[in-house]
Amino acid sequence: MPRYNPKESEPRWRDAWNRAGSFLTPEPAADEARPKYYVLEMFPYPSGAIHMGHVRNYAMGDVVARFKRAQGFNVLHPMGWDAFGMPAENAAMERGVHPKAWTYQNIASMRDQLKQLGLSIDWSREFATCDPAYYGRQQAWFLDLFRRGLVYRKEGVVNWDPVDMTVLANEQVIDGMGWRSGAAVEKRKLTQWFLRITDYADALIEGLNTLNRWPDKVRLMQENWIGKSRGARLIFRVAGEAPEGFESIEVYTTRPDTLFGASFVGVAPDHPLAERMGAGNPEVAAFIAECRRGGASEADIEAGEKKGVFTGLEVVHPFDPARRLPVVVANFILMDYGTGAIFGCPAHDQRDLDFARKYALPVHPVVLPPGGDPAAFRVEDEAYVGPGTLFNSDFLDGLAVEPAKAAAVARIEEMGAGKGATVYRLRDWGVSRQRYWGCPIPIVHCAKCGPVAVPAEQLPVELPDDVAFDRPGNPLLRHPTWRHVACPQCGGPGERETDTLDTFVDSSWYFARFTDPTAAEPINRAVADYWMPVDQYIGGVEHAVLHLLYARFVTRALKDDGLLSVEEPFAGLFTQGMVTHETYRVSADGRWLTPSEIEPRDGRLVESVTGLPVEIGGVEKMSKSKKNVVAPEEIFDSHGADASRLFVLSDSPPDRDVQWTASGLEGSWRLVHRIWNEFDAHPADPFIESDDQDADRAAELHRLTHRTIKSVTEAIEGFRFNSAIARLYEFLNALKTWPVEASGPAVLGARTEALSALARLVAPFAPHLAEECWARLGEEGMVVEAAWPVYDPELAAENERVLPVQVNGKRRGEIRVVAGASAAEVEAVALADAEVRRYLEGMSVRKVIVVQDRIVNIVAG
RNA sequence: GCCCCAGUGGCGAAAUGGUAGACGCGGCAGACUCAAAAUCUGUUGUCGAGAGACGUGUUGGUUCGAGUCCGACCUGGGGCACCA
Repeated sequence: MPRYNPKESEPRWRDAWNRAGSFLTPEPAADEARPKYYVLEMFPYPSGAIHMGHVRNYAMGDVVARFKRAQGFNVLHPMGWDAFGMPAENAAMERGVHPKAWTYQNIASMRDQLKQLGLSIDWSREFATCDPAYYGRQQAWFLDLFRRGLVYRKEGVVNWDPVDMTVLANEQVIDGMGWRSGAAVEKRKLTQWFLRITDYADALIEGLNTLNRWPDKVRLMQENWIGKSRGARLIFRVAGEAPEGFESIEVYTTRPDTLFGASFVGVAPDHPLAERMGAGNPEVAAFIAECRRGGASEADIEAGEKKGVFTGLEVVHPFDPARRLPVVVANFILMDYGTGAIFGCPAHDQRDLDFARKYALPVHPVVLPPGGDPAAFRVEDEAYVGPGTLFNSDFLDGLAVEPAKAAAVARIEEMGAGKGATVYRLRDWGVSRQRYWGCPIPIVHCAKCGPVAVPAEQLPVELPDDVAFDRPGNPLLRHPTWRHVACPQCGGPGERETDTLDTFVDSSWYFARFTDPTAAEPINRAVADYWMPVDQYIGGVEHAVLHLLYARFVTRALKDDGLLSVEEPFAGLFTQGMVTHETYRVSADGRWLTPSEIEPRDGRLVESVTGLPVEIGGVEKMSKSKKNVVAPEEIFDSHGADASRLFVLSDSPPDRDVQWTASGLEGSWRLVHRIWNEFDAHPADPFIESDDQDADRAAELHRLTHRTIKSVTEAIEGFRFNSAIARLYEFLNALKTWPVEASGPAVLGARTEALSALARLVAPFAPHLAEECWARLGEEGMVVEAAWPVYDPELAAENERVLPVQVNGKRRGEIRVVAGASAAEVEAVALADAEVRRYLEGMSVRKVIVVQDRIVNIVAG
């Protein structure tokens, strides 16, 4: 019996699919009866080589794509490259390779590797975001947004990554470090381009309610990130003589109910009032300078120390004109949240309390905890933030917190001292990057006209090729000619914007471009209307806030721009887990070793070269630094793409991390061969001579086949690929009950049916193998063209049931009944069962609970 | 600190409130082999010779019945974090 040889078989079938054009997307109009299905995996960054995480991601998407295609859907399953970004420039600086050459070379080799996986991708739609044809269209819609006021420029304090020498968005700063470089981020004042994502804050929250095929976790993370809070803006009038333009201070609060507990008003160090007061007060100026020193504030935040300085100003309490509150500048107040100013209520806010204790400000409790004694209640080291009843609060006395908030806001509005307000944590999206390898921002700066949009006929604004990377920083700024152009408006001397767009802009609309990647306009609306939204999007959870929020925003902005019809880009989202692996270090010196550098020797692990003992470390995400990576190419070479795909899908649920193990891969390798052997053993002509007339046994296999079709289909639909593969194993194990050698025509016929179904059930997971099996069975055409097997619900249901019988909740026996037997029948059988009667001896039956086709429980005592 | 999620054999894991541990890995025993590898067969939660008992992080509850639902706690993971 020849062994199945993936090395020979896999390229042959990929070639056959290619020649047949199996994965070209059908034209929508050609077959409108077929429902559309758009399946997309997050496109890769062309780093140079695919890793196991890609294998898992694209294997999952391919299961869905092949499954839906077999079910008769019109499937769009494209692939492209998220190709702009820092690593290309790093390569240029380190190795003198041009970013463009580096990127396109990487794309070429990764494309080859991905193709080895046998993905059902329509490669004719491929593009890279660094293609001028793509980023030129991006510039076009960017300018549409610019004209509509969704793009603006402002000077602001930005996150500056000193290693990458560029600005980062808030979403890209993780624990104070740049998301890519890992360097401590500094504060800098720069003029930047922003996208008005905050205009869509409410819509982006509301939209989450419609995304019922998204993980709750991701929706929650986005909701928290947008951070909607309801409260009030409130004006405090400055008492006595006020500096010009600062007659009042507007604060934002979510606790207007605690206003009677106020003991100070504070502003952020960046607040205009702080700067104004600093002008005439060296102490204030020194404090502001200290806060500005940026880096230092990191340590302060860790320590949580609340510091501030008194400005000497006082404000009038809006509800009690006789009361005066000091105005302070404090380090814990953020300029870009709310109004950059607060009123401090130490009794009911921990930060305010810490501050008040340090500067000996009064603490007035105004919310009494349930059951508290108003005379005895004190706030010591901990602010009281729980529910309760207002006291010491004039017209609010006796109200609970929520009604008190409403009453306070009503009074404030009545007085004209402010109004109810909603504030978001979300900030506008800073998209300027001081980099070369990105989409140029299509703006010309003119001394006379200001920033002017590049006219449509001059797009794309292409990156110049002749740039030098001998120094850090942005080469566009140093290019001798590129940025010097005439102002499109007045013809006078102008200068191109040298910042490029954040690469997250590139990835926030590529899914729409895939629907017609060669359209003259950015998006061919008629075609996009057919395909959008993406029905199933698959990628890592690390993009829960970044990419997925930006893409939702851009989709809405483009809809309002008339380029798209949908509000949400991704109807279904699946976040897959990572691929992990054991780590290995030399015990003596702690050096990390790759799996290929170690071997077992005398019952322990040693480094192959030196023979030094090796310790097995933690199971962690595959990474170069821990050396625990397994190269997909090597696995394709040794075990084939099908076994690799089966393994990354079979060993853990798709949303959880999967641990790569050599033995697990061997298991999938065995599965491949077991499946093939089953087909190989099946006679080409099933009508062999035999006296076997066992129609009952054939019928049994027939039913098992239908049960398997049902369970595999449901598992794929539910994204339980590990369970789907387990059902395939069960089916194979069960097939041993019907061996070819002992089968007559009836059973062989049932076997043919079983194998025909099996080939199709295997196809989404191990497509090359499935083709080989399909051909071996003598079926027509290829599996890719075959319809998904359909099960007969009646056959899929068991006709006989084995029901466990419990006595007082403990399993005491089992009975066999026909499926659907009535409670009375089942009860009679159960009570007649000898085993059960033994347990009932000396007891009287009080109650019998029968759950149809499930269980019997006899309550006795 | 706040918000989420998860704790099940030696390991990865299954289980619409209804036989806990499907399926895989590993282990053990056997077949084939001069031998090994590969392959195949059987077996494998714990205790117990057996009958049986006990078992899903801990603990309390709801229920005829709880891995699953509810309360408290413990542990691990993730997100957010001077957000007023």
